[in-house]
Amino acid sequence: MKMSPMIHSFVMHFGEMGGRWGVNRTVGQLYALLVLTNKPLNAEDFASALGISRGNVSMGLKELQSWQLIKRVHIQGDRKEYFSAAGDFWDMGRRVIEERRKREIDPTLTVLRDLLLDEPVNEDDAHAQEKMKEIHDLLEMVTDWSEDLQKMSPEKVRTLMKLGAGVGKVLDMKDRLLSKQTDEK
Amino acid sequence: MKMSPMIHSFVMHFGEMGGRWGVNRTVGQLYALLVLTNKPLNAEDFASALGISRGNVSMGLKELQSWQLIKRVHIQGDRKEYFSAAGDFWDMGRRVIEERRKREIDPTLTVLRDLLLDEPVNEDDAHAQEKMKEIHDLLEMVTDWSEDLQKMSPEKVRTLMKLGAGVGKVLDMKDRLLSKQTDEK
DNA sequence: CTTAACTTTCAATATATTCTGAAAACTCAA
DNA sequence: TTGAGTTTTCAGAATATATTGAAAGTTAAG
Repeated sequence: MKMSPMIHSFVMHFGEMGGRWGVNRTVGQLYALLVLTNKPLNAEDFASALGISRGNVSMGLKELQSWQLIKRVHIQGDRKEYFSAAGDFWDMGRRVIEERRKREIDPTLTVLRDLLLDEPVNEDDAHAQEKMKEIHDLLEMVTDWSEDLQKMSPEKVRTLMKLGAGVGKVLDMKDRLLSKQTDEK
Repeated sequence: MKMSPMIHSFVMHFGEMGGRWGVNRTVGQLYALLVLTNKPLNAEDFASALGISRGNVSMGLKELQSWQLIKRVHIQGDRKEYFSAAGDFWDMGRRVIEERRKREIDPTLTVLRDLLLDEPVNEDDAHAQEKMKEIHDLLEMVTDWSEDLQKMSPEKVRTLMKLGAGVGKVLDMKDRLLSKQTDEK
């Protein structure tokens, strides 16, 4: 399989970005190619389009499945396994945020909770513990919030994002309107 | 300089996490140590506490400065350069989010904008371009939103986060209250 | 200006990650 | 049950990233 120049450009770019998003280049390329392609692809398609080894494709697809970003598809009369993208980009965003939270925040929260239970042995330790408490509270707030967002419907989140900084005004307005109502009673 | 066991634990952990947050272990350790310590530290303090080379400390501090997470401090009668943490964790969170956006999203947006201007050469390309448009719009929305959040005061953001999924209810309420007001006119 | 104290740079080295390819394992039709 | 087609695994090779340490650069006191 050969990629058109346009597809090639994006796939290569997405591969490079993969590294920054916590997956390796191959995983990024595999996902990009799959998303841009209109039909399911098999391992051989990936290997030939990307010019990488069969083994590497297998590892990459395995990882994408662990992220629940792709799904297996079976095609009539073909023994090969095919894959296609699971869900839309909204889903992808959610998965990535959730997965990164697990990898980047949760372990730190665990360590912090432990250390906060220890007795400080001197003033320096006491100061360090105060700081740790601050970090802990911030991370916990972000975690809770991120869980809340995951629960919200895409439309709600979209509305919220579109509103942007305007959400501050809405919060103010809510307070004003509510207190007015209360006054009237 | 020697770290207490409590501080040691956290510094080592934060170093490991550094890798996942887009900086190397040393940078993570330097920052953690500085944050937990009540006073400014010099390069020698870092090197001895963390058991790493002087050159490595220099590189790490340079990177932390580029992230604007630490600041230089001069101490009377001492020629050494000292460093202390710049801002609180709230600031740190903002910086990290902004920096990551620059590294992880902006380059992709640029590539996508370019490719969307190209003429698709066939149907497959046309399909690929549609998908790219979807990705582009999503990333752009996230970027705009993140800029909005950066502009909001920490208290507002805190309120917003604490509200969590409840923000959906507030948005509904706003609509109800507003339409009521309009009715009354 | 000179020198000592300190910082930064960078080539060489060490470490960590990714990729290949051949072998093992699996799967299904005959 | 066999064996051809396919996927998975994993040791070794290739590549990329991080770290050291010595040399060059910088700064300020004398």
